[in-house]
Amino acid sequence: MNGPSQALSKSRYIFISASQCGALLQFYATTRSLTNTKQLHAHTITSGLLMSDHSARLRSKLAATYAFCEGIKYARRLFEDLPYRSSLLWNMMVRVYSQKGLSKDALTLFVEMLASGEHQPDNFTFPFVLKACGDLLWLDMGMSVHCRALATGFGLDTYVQNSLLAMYMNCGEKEAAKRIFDGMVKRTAVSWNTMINGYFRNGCPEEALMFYDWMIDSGEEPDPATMVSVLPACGYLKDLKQGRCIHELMEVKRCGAAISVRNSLVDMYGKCGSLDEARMVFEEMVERDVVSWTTMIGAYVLNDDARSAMALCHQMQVEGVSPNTVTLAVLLSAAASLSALKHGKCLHGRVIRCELQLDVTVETALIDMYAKCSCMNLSFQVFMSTSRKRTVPWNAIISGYVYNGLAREAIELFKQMRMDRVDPDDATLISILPAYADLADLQQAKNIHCFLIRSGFHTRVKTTTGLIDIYSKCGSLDSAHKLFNSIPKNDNDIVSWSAIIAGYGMHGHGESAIQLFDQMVQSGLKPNEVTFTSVLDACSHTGLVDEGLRLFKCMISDYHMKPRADHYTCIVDLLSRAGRLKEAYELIKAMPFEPNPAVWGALLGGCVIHENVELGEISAERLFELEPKNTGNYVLMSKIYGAVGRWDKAQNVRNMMSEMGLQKTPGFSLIEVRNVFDAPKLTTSMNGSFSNVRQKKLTMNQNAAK
DNA sequence: TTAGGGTTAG
Repeated sequence: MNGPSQALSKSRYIFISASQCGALLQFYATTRSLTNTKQLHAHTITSGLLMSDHSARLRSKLAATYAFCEGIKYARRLFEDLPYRSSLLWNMMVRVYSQKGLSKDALTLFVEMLASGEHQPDNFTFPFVLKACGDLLWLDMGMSVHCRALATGFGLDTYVQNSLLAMYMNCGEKEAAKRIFDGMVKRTAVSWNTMINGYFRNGCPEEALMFYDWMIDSGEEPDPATMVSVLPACGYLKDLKQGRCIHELMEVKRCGAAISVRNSLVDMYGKCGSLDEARMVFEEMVERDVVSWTTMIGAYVLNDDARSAMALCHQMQVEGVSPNTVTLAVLLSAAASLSALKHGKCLHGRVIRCELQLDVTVETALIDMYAKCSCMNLSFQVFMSTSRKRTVPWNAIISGYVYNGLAREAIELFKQMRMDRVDPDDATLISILPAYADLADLQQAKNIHCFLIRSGFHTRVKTTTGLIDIYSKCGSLDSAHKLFNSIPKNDNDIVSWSAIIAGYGMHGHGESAIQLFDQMVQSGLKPNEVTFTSVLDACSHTGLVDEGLRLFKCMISDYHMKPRADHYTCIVDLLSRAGRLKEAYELIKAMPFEPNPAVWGALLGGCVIHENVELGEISAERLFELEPKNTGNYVLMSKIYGAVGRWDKAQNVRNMMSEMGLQKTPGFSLIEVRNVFDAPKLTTSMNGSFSNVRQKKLTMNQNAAK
């Protein structure tokens, strides 16, 4: 950047007085013209104006103009040399630092202001200082500024109070913000918007919507910022009804014309799964920016319509809008969710051509895409090419290893991350804890538990829930339950309940699991699909047939849920083990969607225990179609034939296997099969394999719920 | 001179 002395040669101010100079500076300040300010500054030096009697006033004006024009470096230099600094100039300097994101500098200057004793901070100073505290998440500093504002009589100023709301919300202190809000004599739309947005960002979308309703009821006029604050909460909660109401009101109040508001609307409809409405709003937009396009593309990706996403991306470029890093990250996540490696590689090529490979968003999306396509070598290669100083790429690679079932590798990387002094965050722990659960190693579980306590993460509900899962899988139910009890009652969420219920279930304590389930319902929490999987699984592990069936019915009639494949698997398993094979088969036939191999496998398992050839054949036939290469199914069917003495049929199954080119498993002869898989062992091994599959699903569902 | 707001990745 050229300084004032460089600008000298271009000087066009021949004869100019100090007052003319002041007027010009005011003009440059309003037009934010840094170059002109530098030129005029140079002129004041050469013309001797800065040596005159008015020099202090002129230097002060120059400093203010520089501050306005974002020439903060020059402003600071002049500011420091001034013999007297007006309160306005102090405020202006603090403001510029705060607004430019130089929060530490803003606070340092604020402290200097206090130390100089020249002026006391006023109703203009506090908002800038509080913004800086909020941006830095410096709660202690924010609180002492708050105290000072109260002590100096500015605590009831609307601007100061609104800034306090924002500062506390930024620092995650919802209750403190609420206390101030409750005590406000005069609330403006900004106060309401800050609360709505603050609750949403602090993980309380329901409260955000509540505040919005309260705002409307109290007669406060919503503005565009209200809309962009409340719509994400509707999208997050998939509350299409509320979203539509807001859309309607927006049209009535005419506060939805801004492009940012239209973008939020598209996003809300997309998140609520209403692609038609999202597209309608998108199509009706008079003006679209890259965010509009990216949001609409993201809506298609979210709703599993990758084809439309790609088509729209093409159209976007035809219309001359270039994708940005976020657009590419969205497209990469589409490739990841489809496991479309070829497409993902094309996108990678494009990233390189656009020279966007150094952007952390894109890097992370690439790592994730390769991991979801099961290409851990490429995923790792991209990871190694990043600077590895930020947390996010570490999270992506760790979760990639966990996703591919490589728990040990994930844990090694997690240890390396800590050695490299990269700070893990909530997402790192949510990714890594299931890896410890997979290991089911009590010593390792204790190690990670210690780490969580040392690093302060043990107070988070999600982390504790992860630990409950780990201790459960290690067979240490006592520790799991103690952890569960350590969660404050108000913070107990559906996921932590599901985890402890699953813990009891997987160790055959069905009664305790049901008891916990009832307790949970009594505490006012509504069970979700995952909770039902846990409790139904517990029933099938303990053989609680009637209870299981009761809960299954309750899920459908009382909670109006549509059972998923894993719920059917639990019930089929439950009935089949109890010998109620016909009922199990009837249930499969009544399923509203195509039964998956797990469901048929549960029936076949029951047929093995109860030596039922007829239903065994039906389920095996379906399984041979669905998973022709799964040797286990052939083994089980031949086991049934063997048990009833149908050696010829058993031989046929063996021949089928050979025709399929499947390798004979060691000992796959009927005589040997009997030895290897004698009945009790068989049941155990089946329990193991089915419960593993279910457990994985449970973990995945819980992660999705998180 | 002052306060609040949108899209993405784990």
